[in-house]
Amino acid sequence: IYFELWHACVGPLTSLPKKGSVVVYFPQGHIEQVVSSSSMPCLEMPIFGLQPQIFCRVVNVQLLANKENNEVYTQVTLFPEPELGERNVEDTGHEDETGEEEGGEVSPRMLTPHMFYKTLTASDTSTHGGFSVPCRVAEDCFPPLDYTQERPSQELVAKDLHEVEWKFRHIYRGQPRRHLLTTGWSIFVSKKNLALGNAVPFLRGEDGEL
Amino acid sequence: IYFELWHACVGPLTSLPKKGSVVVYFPQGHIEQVVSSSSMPCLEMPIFGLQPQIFCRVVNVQLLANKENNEVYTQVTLFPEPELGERNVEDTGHEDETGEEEGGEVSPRMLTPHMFYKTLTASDTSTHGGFSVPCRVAEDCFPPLDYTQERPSQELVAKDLHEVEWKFRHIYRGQPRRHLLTTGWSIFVSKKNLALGNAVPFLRGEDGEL
DNA sequence: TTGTCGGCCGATCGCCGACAA
DNA sequence: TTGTCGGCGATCGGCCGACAA
Repeated sequence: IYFELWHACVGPLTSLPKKGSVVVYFPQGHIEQVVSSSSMPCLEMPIFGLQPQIFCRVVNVQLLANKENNEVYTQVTLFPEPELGERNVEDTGHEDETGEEEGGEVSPRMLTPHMFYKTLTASDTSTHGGFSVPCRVAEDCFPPLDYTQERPSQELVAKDLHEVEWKFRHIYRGQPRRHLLTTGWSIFVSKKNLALGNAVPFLRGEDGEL
Repeated sequence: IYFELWHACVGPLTSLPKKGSVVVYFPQGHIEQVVSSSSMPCLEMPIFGLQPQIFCRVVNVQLLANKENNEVYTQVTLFPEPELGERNVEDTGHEDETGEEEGGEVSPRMLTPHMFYKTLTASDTSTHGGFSVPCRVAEDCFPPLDYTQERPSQELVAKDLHEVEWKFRHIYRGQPRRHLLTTGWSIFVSKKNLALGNAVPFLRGEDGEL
């Protein structure tokens, strides 16, 4: 489920090169980023005598997340194979896949059938109440409730990108009836620094894991 | 007052080279730090064909503080003057002063007469109450209270390293009498993420600024 | 001198339907 | 279907002196 959750967090527009595929690596763009984010004042940017474009084999792709601010990112390990540069390929940008091989790109869309986003409302992020669960989320992602009861409820346990568990009370109540997350939601909002307009993905694995 | 406050935050063991003094710069140690903190995986560390030791003139020394986590640090600007390397000097480590010149080192001790630390107790950091002010802090750093009153109090305004103002209610009450910071203290604790055991410096400038 | 506690009061949290968009 | 609101208890924050270390 981690793979799908990672893609849910980066959003549907991001695609990644597959392990084993061939990409073009642009060292100058990479060095520019490192120098600008580094505290080291480099008046002249080092080039190391490198080619502006380097054909590489993707040795490894790791999907990672910042422990502190939950930013998602990738670590792509490349191995240079200059002999691949003989063929003419499309210029697709820094660390992007060349499209040279069939199936070189990973499409997360079709792998996430039980995933929905909700953009948080003022009521969702306020301390005054809980979270209004869109019915598609409740029906497709949450375990079914016992609707014979007056106000059916259950405890949900969900894992975030760091495998940390969060508990929520899921209840179906009100007039008209609606799904809500109550106890546990507000501490989740504050710990994750969620604000009005943020999008939160909900995702169920094949084994029912949230 | 900023200079003294910065030194109060780094602690009494830190000393800095003076602007205009001569230091020995060790590029390899610096590069090691930059590479290890950078996200760029460098299998071989670049040396740039530099000497292992470079004699430099200190062009500028800036005392800075991280806006987010309040970590204090220094930006030292060096200008290489290799001809100074002819003389034999003591090896004092990365970016450290050589001791070559009289007065090349800045000693903050004698410049901070009205400064005291307090290590925070459980009561200080708890939400249950305020902050117990050591009497030396109240007498040496705070403006005097009107002790003819039953429970004398005043509002204190103090500035942190970012020139941000914090307001505290300072009161002298209880049996036996003691100085306390009440209103304003708990939000300071939470915003600064203060915890049991952290040390907080209090400092009064010559003009009475806190 | 000062760290911790019980007492106490007010502010906020947080759960609940009632509406209405 | 679901966003916001008024209502109301329960919990917590935060000021006070009493004690004792």
